[in-house]
Amino acid sequence: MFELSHLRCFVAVAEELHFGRAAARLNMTQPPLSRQIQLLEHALESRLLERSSRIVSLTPAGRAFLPEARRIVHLSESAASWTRRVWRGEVGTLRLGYTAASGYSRVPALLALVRRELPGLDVVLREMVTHAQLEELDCGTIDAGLLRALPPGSRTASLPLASEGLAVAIAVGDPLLQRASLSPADLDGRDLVGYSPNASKYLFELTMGFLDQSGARPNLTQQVGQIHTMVALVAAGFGLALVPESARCLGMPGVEFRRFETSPCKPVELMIVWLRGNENPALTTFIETYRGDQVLA
Amino acid sequence: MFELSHLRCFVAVAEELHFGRAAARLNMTQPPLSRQIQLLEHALESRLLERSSRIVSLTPAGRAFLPEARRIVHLSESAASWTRRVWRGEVGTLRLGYTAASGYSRVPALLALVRRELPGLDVVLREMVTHAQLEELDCGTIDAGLLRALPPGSRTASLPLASEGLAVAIAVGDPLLQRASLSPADLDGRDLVGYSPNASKYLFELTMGFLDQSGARPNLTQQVGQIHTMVALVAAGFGLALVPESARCLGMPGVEFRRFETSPCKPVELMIVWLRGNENPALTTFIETYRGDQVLA
DNA sequence: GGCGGTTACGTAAGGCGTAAGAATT
DNA sequence: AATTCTTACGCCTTACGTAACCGCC
Repeated sequence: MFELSHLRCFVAVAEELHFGRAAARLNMTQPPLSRQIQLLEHALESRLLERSSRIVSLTPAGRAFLPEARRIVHLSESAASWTRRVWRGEVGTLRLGYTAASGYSRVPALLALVRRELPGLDVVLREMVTHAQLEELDCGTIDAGLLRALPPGSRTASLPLASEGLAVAIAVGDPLLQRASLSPADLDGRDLVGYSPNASKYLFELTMGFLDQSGARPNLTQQVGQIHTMVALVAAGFGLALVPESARCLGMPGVEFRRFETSPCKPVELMIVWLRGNENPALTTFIETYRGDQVLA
Repeated sequence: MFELSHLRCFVAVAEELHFGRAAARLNMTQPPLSRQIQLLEHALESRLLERSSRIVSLTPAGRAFLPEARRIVHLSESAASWTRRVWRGEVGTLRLGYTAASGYSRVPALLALVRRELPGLDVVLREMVTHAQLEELDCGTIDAGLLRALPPGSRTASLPLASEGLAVAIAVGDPLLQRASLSPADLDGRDLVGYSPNASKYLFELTMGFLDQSGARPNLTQQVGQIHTMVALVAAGFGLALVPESARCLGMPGVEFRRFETSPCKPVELMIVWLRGNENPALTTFIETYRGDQVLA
């Protein structure tokens, strides 16, 4: 069977209609070029070129084969360059898991970054709770997750995505909103919507730690897993809530947010997490681009 | 740069996901297959396969390259078989010149033959007068012509296409049509539409020869170049005409045809003519198919 | 006689197969 | 220990370049 090099030889001769010039274009001498054409003709059981001593012309079979040969050569070159770009991570697919909370805070900025710096990347977004993201990271269904709790073990790597303070979500009309400044003690005796220790382990532990440390004594009521649910409960009059500041972005009517004047609380972290073993080049370029952008910002 | 053999190796390994089985499929041993894949990866500056000692899997770059590799291999195979068929003359283009006269007598049968026996052949038909056909044969613009006069010289070859007698075209109402049998002497003194010695040299000479030989003495009037013009003139009352029998096929109203009872006239020949040097395989298969069909008929 | 394609031949590169190696289960 | 991919090495095919050849303007 013939090879791509034969096709390149044939295309050159067919275009030049002159073995000498074609050979020069191919950076070789005429004799081996003649031989390559003969081998190609033998492989195709067809005469492609008519050589009448002074003039070279295409036979009907050669005319039929030429556009095919061109297409094959061109296709192989474009396939090669495309594959190189996939390997370098310039084009490809990045499957990203994200929590509902990150959806309204950081995801839009990340997508904008990808669109600006890595326009060849397709980002497939899937909203998932943290533990689902960890599972899918593990089995390779997503390339990276946006989550709060860094899982144990060294199989994962991570990069900080956001760090924010805790705010108090307060229903409009609540006299607390009239206060000039807020302190943890202001929560004493008030209803406080709490986090589920299962579905929202990170925020559960962080808020509980904050309450312990600050000595506030609110009256814990519901246990919910997602921040937008929590803010909705505040709007519905179920009490106050401790939420990351970015909850403002939800724009929930009937709820306002206040920070503590002197806040000893740990910041709420959000990070990009991925498996170290993940060989998707799109992930690597994404991470590097994000890291580079962070340095600049 | 990589070659088609590398692509075949890669496709086999990517489909089997096992070097040993892929090598067996390719009728080779594993080690050179490994090496070919490495060379391909080197040429593409990309890792296409992940070999984790017990399991072989595609990288994103490999997944991107696989369909391209398949396409290229498939294209090269189909291009090869297509070219072989063009070379054998099973597919291709046959440019055929024909005279108006052959258009209503033999061309339909020829086209039917091609459609039946050589369905891959495109026949490009062009109606042309004889001398134009000879010119275009010479410069290669048509592959074969259907004409009456065999040109001199050995650069052409030919095959008989039709051989028919002369008939007399007679306008309806002419008392000649009442006669039981017709002899050349019946033309004596009658108007006869004649052929142009330039535009229709062959029929001019043939009919003149016939008149000389038979001793008929008609009154020659017009000189026309084409048979349908001639028959139209007969219908319009310009006299009688000597035409090939196939002129009946014209179905011109107001004209009927009669043969001579005892006709010493030479048959009117129609032949397929082509240049011996013509290398269009479509012409060769066409001629051979026609010749074979003639033997059968 | 010169231009242009082909054939002949020596050298070098590359592919294949066998054998040995390395890594994982 | 067995399976599977990789490396090492010898052999052979094949491509290249130089030189000689043939055919035609």
